[in-house]
Amino acid sequence: MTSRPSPRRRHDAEAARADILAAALSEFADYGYGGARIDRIAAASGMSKPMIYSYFGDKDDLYAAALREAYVQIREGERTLNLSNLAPSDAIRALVEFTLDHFIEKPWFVSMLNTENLRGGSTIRVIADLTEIQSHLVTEIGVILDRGASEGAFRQGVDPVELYITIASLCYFPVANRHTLKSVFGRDLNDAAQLDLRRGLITDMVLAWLECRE
Amino acid sequence: MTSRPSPRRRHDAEAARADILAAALSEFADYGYGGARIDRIAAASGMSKPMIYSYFGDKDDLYAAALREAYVQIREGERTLNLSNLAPSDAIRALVEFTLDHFIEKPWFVSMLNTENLRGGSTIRVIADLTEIQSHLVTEIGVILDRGASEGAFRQGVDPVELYITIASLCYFPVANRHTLKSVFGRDLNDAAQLDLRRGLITDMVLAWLECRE
Amino acid sequence: MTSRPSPRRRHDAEAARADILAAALSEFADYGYGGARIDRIAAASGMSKPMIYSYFGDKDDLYAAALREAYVQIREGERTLNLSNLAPSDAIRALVEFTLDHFIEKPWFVSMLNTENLRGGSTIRVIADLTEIQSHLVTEIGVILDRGASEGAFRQGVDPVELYITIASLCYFPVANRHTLKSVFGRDLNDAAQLDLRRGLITDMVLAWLECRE
Amino acid sequence: MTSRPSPRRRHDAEAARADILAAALSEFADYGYGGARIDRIAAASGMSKPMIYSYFGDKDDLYAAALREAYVQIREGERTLNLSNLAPSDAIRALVEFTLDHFIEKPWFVSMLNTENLRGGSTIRVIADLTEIQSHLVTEIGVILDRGASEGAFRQGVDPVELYITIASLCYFPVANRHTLKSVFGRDLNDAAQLDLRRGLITDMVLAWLECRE
DNA sequence: AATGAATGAGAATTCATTCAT
DNA sequence: TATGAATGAATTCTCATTCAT
Repeated sequence: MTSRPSPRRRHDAEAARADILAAALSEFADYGYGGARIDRIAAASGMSKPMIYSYFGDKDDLYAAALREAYVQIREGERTLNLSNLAPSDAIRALVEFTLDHFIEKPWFVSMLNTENLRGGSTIRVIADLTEIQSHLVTEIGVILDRGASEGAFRQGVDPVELYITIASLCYFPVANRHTLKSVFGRDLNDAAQLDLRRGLITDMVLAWLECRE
Repeated sequence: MTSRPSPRRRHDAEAARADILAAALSEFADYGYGGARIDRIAAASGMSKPMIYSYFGDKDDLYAAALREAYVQIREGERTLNLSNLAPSDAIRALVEFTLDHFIEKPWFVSMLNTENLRGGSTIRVIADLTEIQSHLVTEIGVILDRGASEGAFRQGVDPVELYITIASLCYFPVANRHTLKSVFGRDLNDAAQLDLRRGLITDMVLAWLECRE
Repeated sequence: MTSRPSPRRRHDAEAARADILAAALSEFADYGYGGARIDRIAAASGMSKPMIYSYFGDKDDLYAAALREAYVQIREGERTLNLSNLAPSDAIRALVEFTLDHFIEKPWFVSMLNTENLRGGSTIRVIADLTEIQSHLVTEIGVILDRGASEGAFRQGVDPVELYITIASLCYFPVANRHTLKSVFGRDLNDAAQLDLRRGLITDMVLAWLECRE
Repeated sequence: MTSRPSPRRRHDAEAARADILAAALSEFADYGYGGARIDRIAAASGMSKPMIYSYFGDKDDLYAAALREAYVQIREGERTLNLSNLAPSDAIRALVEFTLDHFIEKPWFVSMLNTENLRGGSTIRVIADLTEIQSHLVTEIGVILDRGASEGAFRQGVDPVELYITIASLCYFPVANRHTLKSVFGRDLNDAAQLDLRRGLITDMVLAWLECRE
């Protein structure tokens, strides 16, 4: 009997971890923590359940890894924007558009925030290095605001964190609540026209707020 | 030992329903759908599990009732604002402040939105009378916008639904994500000063956007 | 406030018992002992559950009463046949036809036998007076057999109980198993032609067996 | 203390299925569908409840498998009779005796028929391949009848299905109703003499009916 | 006497987690 | 290392039965 090549060999450990993580992210995002099933993660990632436990620990640990991954992805995306190379208002526009688009295209980020806050943030408090992941973003926004202020485009004294929270607020709600908004108000972000409208509205609003003080 | 009042007759049917609903709202908000436990709802409401089933049907039905209740509460709050009696910008200010405060003080509303959207909105689609519950609010905002426009305070052509979504966006995010925001950016809406800051920021931003077009 | 006449007054105790018994018979026959629901019996009989308990005792007692009622009904039917007035072979024919028709028209008898035997006969052992209910039937069949034998129509020495069991066997199976017979062999006693066929077959067979010994 | 053999590996999958099926057949036969307990099936088969669910699905599915198994067993028994090798009347005699003995020795077949018909035959309608399981039997009986007719032993034109229903009728009733028969008429098939009597009676009756038409 | 309201004791079913190989 | 097989510990939901009025 010839030993058939183990299908697991296809993966080195790193790839296996990545597959599991992707499946877990999607599962937790789709079903929430309580609704997520290890079985489905195993099936989706092509790994056996014991492998998942051996790579990540228990369900909580896997969830923590997935949450961290969601943050890593969005911060990586923000980094590739190279905001520092743009004119201040273009940078802001780019950040707004990236944020909205990322929320829409990678819906697991929004869902994971949803889930984690439902759980009272008990997990994120424990992911030690997250603040570090963020700091680059805050710094970069700070630089843009300073530059904008010194060029006279923006008003003085805007806090980068407050600005980011504001942008995130405007982008997050229509995505996070797209199902209820559709049912209750009939608005649907899947409709391209409505999405464009909202994108424009948000950008205008943020820029107006940054500038609008003569 | 005083004979404790019989747990059965303590409730008339209406009060029993209300107690169960309150407990369910809190439970679903705290744990999400999957994490909610009928046992805990029974304990918190002082009813036995079978009574809950007899009053509301199964877990899904109870969840639907709780979700509906969350909407009813916020719409009732909005109604008592009597926005129509206020000057347009005061009305907007009042609506913003009410919205933010309601989100903070009745955190189950935000959590229920969270939960329902995690579930893909399958329940809200089925709550037949919700649109009706909303329509009053939209109408009232429309009246204010019209009045503001005709008085020259606001610009023309603002869609009441878009305005409401914008306000809700700005109020929702910092509350819904208060745990992650605290961990990631160190911002904490429980801190009264930060709350005031945000309340001011949101009001300014909304009014600026309504007015700011010379 | 005028006291409306209690709807229960409609029933004197005897009628109430009868209503409950009829509903119980139908329920146990339709669902078996384990599947029967006191709730449904209450609804079908128009009585409250506590009334049922007060009239009959617990589920077991009610079941025993229903089982007894099923036997009483069939024995009453047999009595009204007045077999003694008929010629022997006519009497047998009448008994066969009555038995088959009763099984078909009062399906609860067959179902109750089914159910009771599934339960190991634990209840019928306890219904004290049943043998008495039967004895009339056996005696009457004995008389017919004797008369038939002395007239030369039947052979000697047929045991009335064995004859009754034989007739019941032939009538019972196609009714008791009508659902499986339909699925497995495509035979359906609801079809009048097939019913007539079987009725004729059974009568022929029984009479042939009683006579056929030259 | 000797290390007991691990309960898990005791079974290979095939044996585990068989053990569960045997336990389920016995449980459903003894208690009916509603009275059957998964707990008891688990205990009797030496498997844990979750294993049962994993092998068979839910209670309905397990019941369907048990019902099917009951049919498979009796048809297998009939096949090993090799009726085709026997003289026509010997073949009929063998079929009658096998049927009665099978009903007595494998009481779950009768009970399962009982149960399934109580349930309205909803399950058997769904067991797709059952008709196929039967067809061999009907064909074989048809061959015997034809042979018997051409040899002059039997009369012409007997429908094999009707014959089988007749035989089954005569064998089924005394077994299916053994508890009520014992209580009501004092007849007990466990008594060997009474069993022999009945066996003889049934065989005589069937053969008389097949032949008796000069 | 009559019943709406209440529940204890279970039933089926699920799922994170761990063996045994 | 890798996994098919196994299960303890819940969890939802039900139902015969009994109060309290």
